[in-house]
Amino acid sequence: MKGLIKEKLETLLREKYSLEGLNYTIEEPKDRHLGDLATNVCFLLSKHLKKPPSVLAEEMAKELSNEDFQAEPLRGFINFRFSEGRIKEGFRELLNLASNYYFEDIGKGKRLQVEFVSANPTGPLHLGHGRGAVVGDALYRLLKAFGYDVVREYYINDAGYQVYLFGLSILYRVYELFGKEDQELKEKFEEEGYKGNYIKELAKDVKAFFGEEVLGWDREQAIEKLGEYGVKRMLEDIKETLAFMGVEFDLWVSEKSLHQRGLVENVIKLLEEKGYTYTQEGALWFKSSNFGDDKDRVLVRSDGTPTYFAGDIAYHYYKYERGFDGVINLWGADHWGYLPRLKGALKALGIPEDWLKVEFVQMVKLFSGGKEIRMSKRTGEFITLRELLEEVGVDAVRFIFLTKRSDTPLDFDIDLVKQNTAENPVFYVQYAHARVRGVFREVRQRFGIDPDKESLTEYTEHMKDQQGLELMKKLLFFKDTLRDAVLSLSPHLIVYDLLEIAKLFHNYYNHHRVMVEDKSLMMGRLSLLKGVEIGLKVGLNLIGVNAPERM
RNA sequence: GUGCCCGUAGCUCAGUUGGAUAGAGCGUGGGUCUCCGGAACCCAAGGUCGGGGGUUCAAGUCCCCCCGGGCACGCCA
Repeated sequence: MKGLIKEKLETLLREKYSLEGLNYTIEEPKDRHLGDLATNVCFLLSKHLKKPPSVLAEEMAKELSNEDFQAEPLRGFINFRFSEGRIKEGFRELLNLASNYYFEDIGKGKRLQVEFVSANPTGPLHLGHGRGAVVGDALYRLLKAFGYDVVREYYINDAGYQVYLFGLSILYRVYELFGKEDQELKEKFEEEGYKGNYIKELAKDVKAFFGEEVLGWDREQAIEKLGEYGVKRMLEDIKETLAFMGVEFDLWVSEKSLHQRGLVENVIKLLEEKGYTYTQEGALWFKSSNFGDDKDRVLVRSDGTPTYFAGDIAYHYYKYERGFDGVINLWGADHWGYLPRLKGALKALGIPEDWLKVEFVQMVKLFSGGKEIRMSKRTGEFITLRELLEEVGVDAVRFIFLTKRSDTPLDFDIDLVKQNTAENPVFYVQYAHARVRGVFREVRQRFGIDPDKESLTEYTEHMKDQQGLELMKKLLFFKDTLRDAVLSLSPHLIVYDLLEIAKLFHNYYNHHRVMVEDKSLMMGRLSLLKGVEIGLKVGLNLIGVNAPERM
């Protein structure tokens, strides 16, 4: 709908004022009584033409109005109001195309990769990962719907010191179970080990599976073995939890495998050849400070092992080689300081600046009994994502994680969501969908009809209610919102429109009976409801929440 | 200490290429039902947009300072 006005406005600007590329806005006015859409173009124009905005608005509005919309000047703004005819024409298009009405080919087959979650396989997923999973999945669905060719990827950090510590922690708990003392191990564990209860669970399984055999292993060998075992187990757990919440990945890339395939070595060699490295104190450094980072970073430690950073450069270089047109990474906000060095490395390798986009997902703070529940892998107690999902339901968790921009922290009061499940906004939207479906069920039962889109389109004209027209408009505008959501990679915008559509619908429903004597009017109202159904379903599908037939 | 992010109604949050009288949900108070799903609807109260200065025709939005909260500053990942 915005496009309609923009087109007309551009033509006028070009022909009458010979101006192009002006950075004006077309958006819904704060006060809905003023019109459906409004533009501030006259304020910007007045600088160029040295005429007051109000005068410009007057003269432009006269030329803009047509059969599709009325343009009215007011204090320098131009307000637009769509004609009933135009709204209904748009609405018939919506009914005809169904969900396809909302999707357009913005991506044109561009190949994108979205990397998200990528939680370390040394512990279960926590809420922050869940938020990343929900946002990443919604982003994937959104991009895919708009014509991008998208691959979802999970990078498994199954290498390095953390895996060693993980194995060590398991071994410590296993020894504990057998009553075996190892002072050195104990000290190391207390200093750096993972203290979570899940380690104890793993240790029990190890005891049951390997038995006394473990005690016979050399300590270092045991740590390595148990680290591997633990990673495998945690990965299974992570996959299961993600599957439980309906999040899938196309590819799981193991950091370890990058090392084994020599990709890390290759990329280090590449940087060396370009002269962006040097050796100091036995370690190999990358000159990241030449590329916008505040200091240089180690690629290969003095003991000869490559760092996580080196592996990550290789991973991204490998992504680039695979031919992606762009890559979107979702990172926890605690990785903010890591971005300059990775960007720097990619720049050094000649990869275009805007190829990698990083979206930050801020942490989720969990509250219970008015107190924050701390989540830490190192210090022990925390609520896992799985527990939360089982407690409040997948749909509610997904919805709530998307009610806020992902790059700002989110407070999640578990008591509130648990107690007031029925008050949760997700049910409000789902209820609207179920209600619409209920009406169609009832119509079939009472009148034995199941109207197809041809007859509904035909009767759209008979829907005369003012509130219904507002609802139609909102459903058409939803298309503009989805477009904005894709272009700004902001899936949370969808949620707010869903709530508004649901609200307008519930309002309409409470004031207008559908099954009335006048069969034309009934069909007209059913056509409106069909549009609501389509819009809600599209939105809910995009955020991965069920659109239930009944509740 | 340095850098970055955040501070909007009692609570959780929208509003971010600067636009009109700052919005929603929850909570609170009042009301709506002979009726297709009351998990609903309507109305109301509730705001120095952390504070101060500046830029602008126009600032929640941009700039500076201050206050408060968070995160990052490893040869961890």
